[in-house]
Amino acid sequence: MATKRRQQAAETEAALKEAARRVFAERGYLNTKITDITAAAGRATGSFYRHFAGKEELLEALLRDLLAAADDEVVERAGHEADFSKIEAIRWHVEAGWRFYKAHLPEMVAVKQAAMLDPELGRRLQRIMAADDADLIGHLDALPEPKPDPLLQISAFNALLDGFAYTWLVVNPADGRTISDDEAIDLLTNLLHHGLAGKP
Amino acid sequence: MATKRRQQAAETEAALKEAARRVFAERGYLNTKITDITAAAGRATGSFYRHFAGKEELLEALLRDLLAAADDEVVERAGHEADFSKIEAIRWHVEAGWRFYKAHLPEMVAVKQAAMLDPELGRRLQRIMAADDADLIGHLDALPEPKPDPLLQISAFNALLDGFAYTWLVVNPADGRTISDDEAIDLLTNLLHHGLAGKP
DNA sequence: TGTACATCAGTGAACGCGCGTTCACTGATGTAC
DNA sequence: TGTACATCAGTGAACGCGCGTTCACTGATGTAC
Repeated sequence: MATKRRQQAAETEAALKEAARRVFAERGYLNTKITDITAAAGRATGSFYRHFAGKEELLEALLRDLLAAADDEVVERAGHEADFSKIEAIRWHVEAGWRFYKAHLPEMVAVKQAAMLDPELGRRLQRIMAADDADLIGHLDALPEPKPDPLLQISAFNALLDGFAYTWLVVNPADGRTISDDEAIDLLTNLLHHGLAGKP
Repeated sequence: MATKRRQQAAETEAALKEAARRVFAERGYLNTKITDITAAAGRATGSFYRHFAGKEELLEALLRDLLAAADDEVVERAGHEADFSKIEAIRWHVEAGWRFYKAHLPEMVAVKQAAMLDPELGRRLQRIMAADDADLIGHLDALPEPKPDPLLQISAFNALLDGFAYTWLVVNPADGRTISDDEAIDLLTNLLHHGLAGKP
């Protein structure tokens, strides 16, 4: 059994990933050089390529880890109503989204940046992450008539959550301006609750 | 009078700007090389640096042009109500924002990308563009109690408009999925009208 | 108006820096007998 | 268990590509007299 070698390799790979998250959070994905990651992980430059073909592949690995972790949290997911005419259902999703974004900032920012530079990669990444869009769509059935295209509603939901989170968790904090989780969740919940249910 | 020389220089500068807009729209700001711009403008590489110190400065020049053009359109701006409890006022702003975004896609995308890579530049650019945030804030006075922080409301407004426009004018069209202006404006107007005015 | 010189926009080959990627080497771990 | 050989993770200097930036040069435009 070649166990010790494998273990060492696994440790290095984990160290590289963890270092990458830190460095991505500090200076963003696009501004991060391979050597920044290896240096932060305390390894030599060449070591990187034994584990990843490049920065993109590392990002995809990080996303797979992230989704695996998210699946573990799915246990508690059952506890929400599937009806977006009820404010509790909205709040549940807003809160879940907000906390997810906050807990995985490095990945979220990295994905956003990577998608900008390479639309093809962006589509691939989005496909990985968009598992719960289907869930969301189902929640719209109970909304009053007339119902707009659910796809549009969902993309508005996502655009708002995504943009607002990016503004208040990345951009503004760098400028010293912050917001409490409750403030953010309340505002978004309220906006979406009335906005989605309101008749034209 | 050194008029012919100046005129030629002005023409080249204009050609470079116009070429930059085209190329930015095609492959994005970050993916654009200096030589892409000069080639598209039909000039030699070195010509670029007679007019701009670099890509960033060109972008700032484009933004100044854009704002000058926007100021010209301000004439008709008088024709809207300053009260966000009225749906017409919301619609006016949504429509203005949507059409602006659409008319100036290259600049909008470029700003988004540039801001991601260089937060400092991002803040500078945002300061240039955020002239009408003050206008928006004034519109919130008439909303029913309790009023959340207007700054938060505005940033939600902007996040939604910005994110939705980016999704449906840049990302999805590349994938063949489009949306009509009316659909977009209706959806956003309705969402914001009820969302902003709705009591918790 | 004409001539000689100065200026300046434009040119594109050459330079050089930054950084991703490679590769010969080391030493520890694993395997064969 | 011991020895000789094989494998493989890790190392970091060196390589080389891409691209931003420079610069000596050209020819047209402007100025002086």
